[in-house]
Amino acid sequence: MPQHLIRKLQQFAPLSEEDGRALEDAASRKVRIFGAHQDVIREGDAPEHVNLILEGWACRYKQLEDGRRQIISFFLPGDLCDPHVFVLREMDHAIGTITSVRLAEIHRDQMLRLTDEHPRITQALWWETLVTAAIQREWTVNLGQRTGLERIGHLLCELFIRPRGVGLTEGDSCLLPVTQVELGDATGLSNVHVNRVLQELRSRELIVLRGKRLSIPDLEALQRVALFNVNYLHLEREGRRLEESHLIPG
Amino acid sequence: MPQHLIRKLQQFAPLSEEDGRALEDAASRKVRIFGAHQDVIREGDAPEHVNLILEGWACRYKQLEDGRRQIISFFLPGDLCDPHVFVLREMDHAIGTITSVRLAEIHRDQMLRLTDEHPRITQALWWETLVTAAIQREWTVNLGQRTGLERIGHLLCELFIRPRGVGLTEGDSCLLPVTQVELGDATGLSNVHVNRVLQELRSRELIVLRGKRLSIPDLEALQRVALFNVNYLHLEREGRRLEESHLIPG
DNA sequence: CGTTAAATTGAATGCAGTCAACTTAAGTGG
DNA sequence: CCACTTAAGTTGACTGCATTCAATTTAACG
Repeated sequence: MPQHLIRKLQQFAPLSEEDGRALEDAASRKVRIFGAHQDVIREGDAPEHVNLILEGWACRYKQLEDGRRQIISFFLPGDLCDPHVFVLREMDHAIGTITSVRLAEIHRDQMLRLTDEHPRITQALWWETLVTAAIQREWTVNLGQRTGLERIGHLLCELFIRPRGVGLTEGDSCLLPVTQVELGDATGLSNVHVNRVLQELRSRELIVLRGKRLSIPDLEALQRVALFNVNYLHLEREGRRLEESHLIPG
Repeated sequence: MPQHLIRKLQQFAPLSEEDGRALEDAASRKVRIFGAHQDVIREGDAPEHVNLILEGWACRYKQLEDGRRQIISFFLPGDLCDPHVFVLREMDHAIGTITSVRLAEIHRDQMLRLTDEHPRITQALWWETLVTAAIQREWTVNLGQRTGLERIGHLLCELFIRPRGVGLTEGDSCLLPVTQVELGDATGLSNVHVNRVLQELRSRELIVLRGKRLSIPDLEALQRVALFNVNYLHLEREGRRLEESHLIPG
């Protein structure tokens, strides 16, 4: 079931078959399905388990008292929502679906067993956690420094390259099941302005966007326009170093 | 030496004397001093050790090719710069000082020993890591949704409450050794606008700011204006639950 | 085919940026 | 300790990117 997670973690370091089986087991105990635009967990709730996205898109978000809403990150298939959340007493943000979503609830004891018995998974989850933090930092830069055009361009680069790592793209195109309002909530722009920026990107032939499908005919060109530097995704098989090290027994 | 770190971790769960000694040992092997406005580590460098701020202020930042600079987070005394950063091959951001800084370099083996032999420290570092991530999320909201006035107000609340947790405030005031340019780099505002916002906050008697000292006569009022909800700092002694649980032997 | 959500367009407004000059504070060396 | 230098803070005028409001078109869906 959790092919996307396994595939993603293997970007960091190869997992053994046993590691894979352990992940499959953990991800098959409790599978739930949510419709589009539903809350998986709300701000203030106590986290009970780790959610693993198997299918569909979700997001973290926070809402201010007056209704303003910020999408803090997107969860794609293979993404884990905070392997260690239950260290905290309550959620400081909500997790909601974008599309309909199939996810696995992994119990805390299950997570502990996974990391206790599988050092390679532990390391890979650390990598996952650090990359998630790096993405959050990059979003900070995006919102703080980039113009509207750059912001949307940057987000589209990320939302193409991340799924590509788990085999969810076809050539230069991928699914983008996100409304313009949601793009605005993620980039701090109004939906009206998102629309205008998308038109500008289209007219410059940097993107093709019809329905829920995004194509990027010249990714490098879009990256240039968006000042996108892929280094923050740490995709360069960091694990090679790991294999040579003494940290993880072969 | 690392009283601030110990004090901070104890907000989460009480540490034993032995835990404290282990932290003191780890933090005294190699201590370095930096002047103000220097780089501790640059983007692209390989992380060699964990930095623990003993004294002074530092920050993470990222710079775009054209010079635009975003401060991603502030490091105060007691803050650890990514306990597991060496899982990654290279830094995706820089760490620079704000004031002159005294910091301890903790070697990776030292970190591993610390977490191997002290489960309570491990848990407390997890809490630290999760709170750091929560702060980064809140900054995302800050930059994406709040107005200039709210942004600065929110940041000032955070920069008062965080040091208060480690004993670095006196009554309603604390040090704020940050220029208006740096406040702008952190909030995505121009220095000119930061200046005007600060004047507005002063004229509403929400802050007193002279030199490097900040006073907040009515914290709740400032929190209201800034839409500041303290929950994301997770200060409510999460450890109580920990003590009752089976995860950590008493 | 009708209903609702999403996308698009135009016009008017405003928050924040830029540029440039000036003042004040801080730091340094004679 | 003061003169000099540089950094930090402040002010005004002008500009512009992005928002808001409102209307309209298009697409999605039962």
